[in-house]
Amino acid sequence: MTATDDVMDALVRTTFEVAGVLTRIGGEHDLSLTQLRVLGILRDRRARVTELAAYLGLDKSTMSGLVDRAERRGLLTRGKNPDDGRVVDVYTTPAGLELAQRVEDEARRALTPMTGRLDAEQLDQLAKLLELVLTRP
Amino acid sequence: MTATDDVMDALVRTTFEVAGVLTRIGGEHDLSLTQLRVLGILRDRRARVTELAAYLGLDKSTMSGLVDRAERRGLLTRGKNPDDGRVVDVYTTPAGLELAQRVEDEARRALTPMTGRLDAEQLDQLAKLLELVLTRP
DNA sequence: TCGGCATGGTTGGCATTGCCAACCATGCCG
DNA sequence: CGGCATGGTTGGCAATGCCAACCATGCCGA
Repeated sequence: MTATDDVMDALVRTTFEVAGVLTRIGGEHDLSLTQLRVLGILRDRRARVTELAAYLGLDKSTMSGLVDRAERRGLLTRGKNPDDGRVVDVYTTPAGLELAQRVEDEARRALTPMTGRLDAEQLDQLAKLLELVLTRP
Repeated sequence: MTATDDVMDALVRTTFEVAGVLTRIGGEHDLSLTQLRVLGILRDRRARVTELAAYLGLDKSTMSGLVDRAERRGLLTRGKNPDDGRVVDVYTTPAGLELAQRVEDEARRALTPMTGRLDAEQLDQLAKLLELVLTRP
């Protein structure tokens, strides 16, 4: 078992742990992990359907359905793009934004036990190391 | 933005990144993330249906269905527990074990780009920090 | 000993997620 | 203007996941 293997195991276990927390918190607001991500992306900016699908690695038809249901729930809105008539822009409603904010707050609180046992220096270290891990080649 | 917030953001992004890789690798073998986890658990030991469900945070009926399909595919087998007639033990078949091993190998290879830019000391550091994160209170 | 409760699984019904193929509308360009 | 490319939607399908209802087994206590 190499050091790399150890890290990968820890990464995978952490992944399931964090995903579990997010799934639980999302579920309490009837949001799947994917809906959570969509809402998170649209918190800052609007995006077109295909863009969202590509970003999450999903088929565009899947994203169309996700937007459908979120729109029916009043969380998102579809809008025509003035520059290109084929494009459908998606953006959050105030209700969607508010829900995204609340879920994010709860998620941070729910994740606190995981980071809680790290001191300031360890937090910095971990953030830096994860940034390295996330850096695309 | 506090140091804790930074770490949480990095953790969440890492989670989606790793989950994406695992989903892709699993998908290449027609395995969902959940099936992957079940197979992973049963790599070492056998387990009862409810135990698996509890471990993954799923309803027992969901697990029953998962086992159904995996059994139909020849990856798992159900067995009666000699000590308790109500219990159904689940364990892998040789084919399931072999598939689990192959997927694990591929997953390690696919995750290499993420850990690749860390030197030996950083790998150790990251492993230790993630272990801290994973430690249950 | 037996009647009731608890535990472990399965089943059926439902909504969601996700894929693919087919399709429509718009835009681009020779 | 006639194709081709691009962006979305639709319909059909399988898998995931929940809940409620159910069956079988085990465990007691009266």
